[in-house]
Amino acid sequence: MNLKDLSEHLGLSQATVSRALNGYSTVSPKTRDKVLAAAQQLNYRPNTSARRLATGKAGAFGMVLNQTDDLLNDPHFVDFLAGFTKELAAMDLDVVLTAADGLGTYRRFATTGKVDGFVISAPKVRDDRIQALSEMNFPFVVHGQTEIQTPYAFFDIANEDAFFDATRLLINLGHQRIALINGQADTMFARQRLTGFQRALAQAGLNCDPGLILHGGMSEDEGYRQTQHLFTLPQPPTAVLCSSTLLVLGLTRRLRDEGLEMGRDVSVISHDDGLSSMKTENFSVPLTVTRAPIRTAGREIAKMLVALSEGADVSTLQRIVPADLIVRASTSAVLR
Amino acid sequence: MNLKDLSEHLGLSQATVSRALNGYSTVSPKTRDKVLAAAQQLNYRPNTSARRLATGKAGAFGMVLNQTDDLLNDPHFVDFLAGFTKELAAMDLDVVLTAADGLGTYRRFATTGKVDGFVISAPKVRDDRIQALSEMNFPFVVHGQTEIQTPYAFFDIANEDAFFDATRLLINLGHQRIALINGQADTMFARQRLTGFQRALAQAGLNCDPGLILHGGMSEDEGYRQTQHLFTLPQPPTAVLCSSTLLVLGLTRRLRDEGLEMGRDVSVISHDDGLSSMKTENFSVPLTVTRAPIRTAGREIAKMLVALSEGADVSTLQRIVPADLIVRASTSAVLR
DNA sequence: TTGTAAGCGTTATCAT
DNA sequence: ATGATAACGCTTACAA
Repeated sequence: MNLKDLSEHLGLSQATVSRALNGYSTVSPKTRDKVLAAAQQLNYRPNTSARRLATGKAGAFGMVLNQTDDLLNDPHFVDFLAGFTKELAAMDLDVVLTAADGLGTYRRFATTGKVDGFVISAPKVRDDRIQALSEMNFPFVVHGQTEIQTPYAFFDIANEDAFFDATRLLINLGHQRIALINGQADTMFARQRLTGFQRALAQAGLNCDPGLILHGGMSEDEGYRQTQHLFTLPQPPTAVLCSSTLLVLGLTRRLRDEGLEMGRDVSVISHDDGLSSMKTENFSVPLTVTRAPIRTAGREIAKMLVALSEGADVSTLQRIVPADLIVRASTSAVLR
Repeated sequence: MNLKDLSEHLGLSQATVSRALNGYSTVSPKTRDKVLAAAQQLNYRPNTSARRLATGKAGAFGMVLNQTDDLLNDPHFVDFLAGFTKELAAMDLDVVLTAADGLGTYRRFATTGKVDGFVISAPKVRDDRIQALSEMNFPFVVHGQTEIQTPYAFFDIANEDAFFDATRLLINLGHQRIALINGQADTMFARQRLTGFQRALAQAGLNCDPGLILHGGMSEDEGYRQTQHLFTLPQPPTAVLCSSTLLVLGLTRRLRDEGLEMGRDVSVISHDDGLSSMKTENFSVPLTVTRAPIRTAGREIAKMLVALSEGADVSTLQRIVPADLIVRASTSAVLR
């Protein structure tokens, strides 16, 4: 059942039927109702490829999963995707996923018209995808920011402020040796958080021990290893800042092996993306966190992408939202 | 730059250029090289929608994320997707994602030609998606199985055997009160695992206490709650079987609160999907598991879907792979 | 308000 | 081995 069949069945032209179906005002209410009813009854669905070919729009947004970074290994991704996909599905738009390791895939997807835009996840400090897409003049919105100066659409959380505030809280509790277990050093969010951390130390006149700053992957394992390392130092920290609740899982395990109690012997603050499978308020020692739900990011970025593909100006599509600092039991005054 | 431009540039017909590009044998080597070179140099890419319209194939496979089940909340999903997407990307096929809550989305996607097939995840015991898609005669492969009798393509792990073996191991270690913390009761894998569990108990002549069989979501929280419940029973279990390592996370936390040591006071076995963000061999007490990497499932299902859409017979596309029982430190002889 | 007809960019069928 | 030309199913000027 295609448009031709339907229009013949109705004794109308394809044009009229098409207009009726797409809600054009120039079609009489009477025939529109007739068309809609027939379409419904005969279970007519317009062919997607044909429509795309005619309109020049893909009706889909892309996400390319980089094999080399750990986006694909990251449970956070599921939560992002949940927000992103739901929002687009509500507008009858799809998300298309592919795996790749270079810029080629972006180019191919853009030039073959498979998608109307991309979301760029986990950007590096200087991310070549942004340069490439900008040059191609292809719509994209970045989840995060970079140090690149060309204007682009982005949605980011105030990472620097969040970690500034968190560090300041620890300092106010009397902590002087604070460790930071951060993400990979070349990712922008890790850079931002480090900056916030250092700014707070500097402001308090505290010296920043480079040995207490750790970069790496954000997994349970890694959290365990990093914590083990920190507490074999001659002067271990009295507080730890984590970039991920996944790291906290491993940290918790290691602290227990060390016989240390979180929230008493060691204060801990983590960033919390609000993962649905890991609720920090229910941890045995409820966790003090900087919180910003990643699902929201997915939703907002979907909206921005739609706006962008409809011609909105990039300068109106740059958002930074704050993270909440939620104080719970894992932070306390330093023991003396 | 489209086919017309390219063919004019070359002084050839569109037909010849198209044939050359698609590797048809009927085109002379000389012109084929010329065409390929020009395409490369002028950076020509065929338009996806046009190609799809002409061929009638979508070049993509779909996955619809059900809002009501917890697929979208499940970190396992990321690992599945990693295998699935990578395998398809290697064949230049895409995966398109959408969110929905009913059968309507499947129907719409199938009839509008957005995808060439679906993967059905987390099937229920009697899953209406399978009925619907079968009736539509639309390609799909199920990740798991159901009790539905109509033939369909599926990839599953030997859940029943795995939990039979695991239970048998515990029984051989002298355990008589064994608890099962399972997934939702209406999912097929939970049903299969329960059957394996009960079969092993029956075979050993042990009575099966219904109070030790728990169904629910598979999260850290839930694991904590369920474990708490089990150890407030008048006669708590001496061993616990878990359907997910996520549950074990919460179980571990609760056992610690109870002052019980895993692998000594309580034996634990879990199914392990081989999540990249959670390595059971590195747990503080390395975990005894039934192991079957979910990533492999993603890869295999991708291949099956391609075969299916190319006309392979459903009866040749039904695979059940075993899970390994890997014994580590979390299981030991029962204390007396 | 409706119809005619020209695209959209491919692939596929038939000739040559 | 190559070229015309007709699909593919829809949207959208342009006419009426």
